[in-house]
Order: sequence, then C-alpha cells, then structure tokens
Amino acid sequence: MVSINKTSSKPYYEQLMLSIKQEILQGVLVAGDKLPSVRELARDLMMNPNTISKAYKLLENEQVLITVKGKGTFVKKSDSTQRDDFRIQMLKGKLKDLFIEAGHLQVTHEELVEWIQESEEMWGMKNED
Amino acid sequence: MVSINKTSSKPYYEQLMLSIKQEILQGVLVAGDKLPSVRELARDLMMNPNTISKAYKLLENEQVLITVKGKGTFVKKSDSTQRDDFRIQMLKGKLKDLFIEAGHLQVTHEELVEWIQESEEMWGMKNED
Amino acid sequence: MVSINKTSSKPYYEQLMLSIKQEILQGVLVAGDKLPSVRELARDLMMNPNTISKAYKLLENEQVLITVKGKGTFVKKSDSTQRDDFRIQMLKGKLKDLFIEAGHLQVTHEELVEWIQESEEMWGMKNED
Amino acid sequence: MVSINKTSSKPYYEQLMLSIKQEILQGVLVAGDKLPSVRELARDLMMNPNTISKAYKLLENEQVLITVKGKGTFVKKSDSTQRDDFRIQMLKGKLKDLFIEAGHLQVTHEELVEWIQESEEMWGMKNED
DNA sequence: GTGGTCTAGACCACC
DNA sequence: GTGGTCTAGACCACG
Repeated sequence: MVSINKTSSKPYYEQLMLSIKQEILQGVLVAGDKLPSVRELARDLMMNPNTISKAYKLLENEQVLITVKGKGTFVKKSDSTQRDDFRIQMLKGKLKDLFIEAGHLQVTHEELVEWIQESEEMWGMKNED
Repeated sequence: MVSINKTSSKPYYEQLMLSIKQEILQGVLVAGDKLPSVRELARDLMMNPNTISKAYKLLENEQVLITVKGKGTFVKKSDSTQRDDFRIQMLKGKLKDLFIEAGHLQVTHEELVEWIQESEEMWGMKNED
Repeated sequence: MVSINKTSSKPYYEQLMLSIKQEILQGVLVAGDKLPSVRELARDLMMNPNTISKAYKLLENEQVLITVKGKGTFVKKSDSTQRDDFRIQMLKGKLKDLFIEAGHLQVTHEELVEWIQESEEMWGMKNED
Repeated sequence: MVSINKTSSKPYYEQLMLSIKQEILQGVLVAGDKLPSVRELARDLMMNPNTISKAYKLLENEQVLITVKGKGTFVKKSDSTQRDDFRIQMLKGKLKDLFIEAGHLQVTHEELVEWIQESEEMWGMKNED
C-alpha cells in the first residue's frame, strides 16, 4: 500500500506519515487496524527500522496512531473534540506561501479551488462513517 | 519593505524569496524595478550577503529576477506565454499534502477555499500582467 | 546545569527534557535563550548527539523550544493561549496512579499537598514575569 | 472487578497491579481476602498467565499480597509500623516531575490540589487500617 | 514476536 | 559552526 519515493527530497519518514494519514482519510485504514510491524515494513520498503519507528512515533504524538509495546501499532480512534489551533495556524501559513507560488506560476485562484475539489472527489473520502 | 523573521524555522533565503515574490504579486515591485544590491540589503537586514545572493540567484533561476553585470538586479517581465508544468505539478503535490494535513486537523474543504479567498481579498492582488 | 543520572531507568532523553523544563519554570532559562548545541551538550554529558537531538526535537513538538537550522536551539516564548486538554488528561491519570501508590505507602493526602507546596516554594518559581 | 484496558499503552501487569491496589484502598478487597488464581484470572481477563503471575509477584515484593503454596494468593495485612522511605522518595520524585509537567501545561498548583481532593472524595477511601 | 533506547558514524542543508 | 536525516547494530521491556 504505502510506498516511498527514494529520490524525493522529502524525508522518508515524512512521506510515510503522509501516506498513512492519506490511507486513514480514504478509509483504507480505520480505527483499530494494526499497522505492519516496524521490522516488517522496514523490510518491505527496504529501509531502516529506525526510520519507520520515527514515523510511527511522530504519528503517535499527533494522536493518529497508538502503539503498545510488545503488541504493535494501531490506528487510533480520532477524538474530534479539540482542534489544534497552533498546527492549524501553521497550515494556514503554508497555504499562504503556496498561494504566492501559485501566483508566480500563473495558476489562478480558481484553479487552486478546483484542485481541492478534485482531491475531494478523486479519493472518495470516507471521513464521515 | 521586505523583512525577515529571524526566529522562524524557515530558512532566511526562502523567506526572502517569498517576500520578494509577494511584493511583486501585490504590485509593490513591478517589472523593471531595481532591487537593492546584495550588500545593501545584507546591511539593512543584518544578514550574511551570501544568503541574499542565494535568494537572488534562485529567483533568477525561476525567471522572476534578472541580473545585469555591473548594473544590478531587476524584476523581470513575466512571460506569460508558457507555464512551467513541472513546477505546477510540484505545487499540486504540495497542495495535496496540505489537504491531507487539513483533513487530520478537522479543517474542512470549505475552510480551505475560504482561506484562499481571504488571501485574495486581503492583498488586493495586481497580477493582471 | 542540566545533569543526567545514567543509572536511572528513566530514559536519558526524558531526563533531559524534564531538566530543561524545570530550568524554564525556575527562570534559569528564559524565552530567547540559546541552549547548548547538540554536539556541545553531548560532549559535556558524555552522550551521543542523537540522544540530545531527540530531546530537543520532542520539546520543539511540545512548543517549549524552537530550533533554527544552522543557528541553534532556543527557548520559545510560551503562547499561553491554549491548554492541551489531551495531555492534561494524561497528567490527571498519572496523578491518580500516584495517588494510589501514595495510599499504599501510607502517605496521606495532606502530605501530598504539602509536597506540592514545598516544590512551589523551594524553587521560587518565576512563572509570572 | 479488576479490568484491563487492552488499548492502553500502559503494560498489562502494571494496570493489574494498580487495579488491585485501588480495590484494596477502596475496601473492596480487605486483608485476608483470597485473590483469584493465576489461571482463573488469566482466563477471565483473556490474558497470558505469565502476565498475571508477574503482577502478583511484584505485589508480593511490595508487601501487598502474600502467596501460600498450595492455598493461593491473599491480601496481606499492612504493617503500618514502618514506612518504606526508599519508595516514598521515588514517589516524591515522580510528584516533582508531574509538577514540572503541570507547570508547562498551565495547570496551577491549586488545580493539582483540587484533583487530589477529588480522588479522595470520589472513591470514599477506606484506608483507616 | 512486538516496540523503545542508545550508540556510532555518514552525509546533507543552512549560515 | 549549527541541526536534520538515515543507516547499522546492540541491548532491553513487554507478552
């Protein structure tokens, strides 16, 4: 399922985090599902277990996964109680930068909005079950 | 005009690039305008000239600025004839990643679109070139 | 200042995190202060730089520190806007467990409250400047 | 009575120890009461007998339980004559760490004290032995 | 078997 | 000089 682009400049562990997050949004992974063990995934992706572990640990900090020593790592039930204002602010900042880049690439705002709608449809988001 | 946040974790040269690009989009800087010399800007912003130079060079590569030996660095007239498909693909990828993050931060697509509209209005963009 | 007990079962990086947090609460470290470089501290504490780095990184995730590549790691200005309910809940759980242990060690609730007051005075917390 | 949260990241054997200790403090279990056999409890909780055994053994070490060969495991009468200073020091250390965390989560000392009082009332502690 | 911690050492990006 | 990423391999704790 998940795959890593070893020629990208984006760190492996970030790619992995995004890949897992995407599968959760798509409903491929749901709350309670067990992720591959760090060793197993490391073998499959031909990476060092430490790198996998780093990704899992960071997703645990973000409350996306939960890991139990000796048992494995699992998708956590999202407690949609609280929004993380700090990270949302970061996100907004990134969108602004992206917006500036778009302007210089002659990408119109309408196109940006279109892209967002595309993503929404293309993935068949299963966010509400 | 341009300013650098020395406590941000974003590299100085990237901040500078974005800052210049933003001013161009806002119409503060227009095609043909002369930018401050590397030394001058380095002094004003209390930064290493190498860092300024790096930002200018990268913006030359992106066809945003143009340097004339012995004269200075200038805002280039954007040739709207061709769009850089490669970089647009990059941008689209970044937007997709941002979209995934948004999903996990419980930011709805509507909010994202709103943010884009906000930026548009707030700046009074003048990119009708 | 900071010191590590190499015979404790508590991980080095956690000890370091607590040590730094304590110094911030005590006012020994204040917003904007530069922490020792990972290499420097690693040398002083006779530890591997990776371990120091891990502690710094985690404190960055907790928004206690901020690090700028090429410059160093600094104490962050605490934005007291938002309380992290999730982590507060964790803390409350730990206090409950501690409370049970106390009961079995014949430590009364009054003693517990006393200990808290002690800490408060002993350190001369500088939380409000 | 005792129950285990299989999705918690706290080790099973620690959860079990705390659960038993809590029931003793609440008076649900009193000195002389017989605990379920290792095998029986393992079956009821769907856990590995080794894990139960480990918890019982550690509670024996802490002088909370006592095992009589061929008869079973029983709640021990607490000898309130001497307090275990070493473990009390440990406890005090943990409270100090917890206190530091509280400070960084903007939890006031008053709140901490409140939480202690809450626990006290909620359980109707019966530790007048 | 699972994940967690720590070390050692290489290479890269930023200033 | 600074921190960041990744690999390799050792040892420990949990079930």
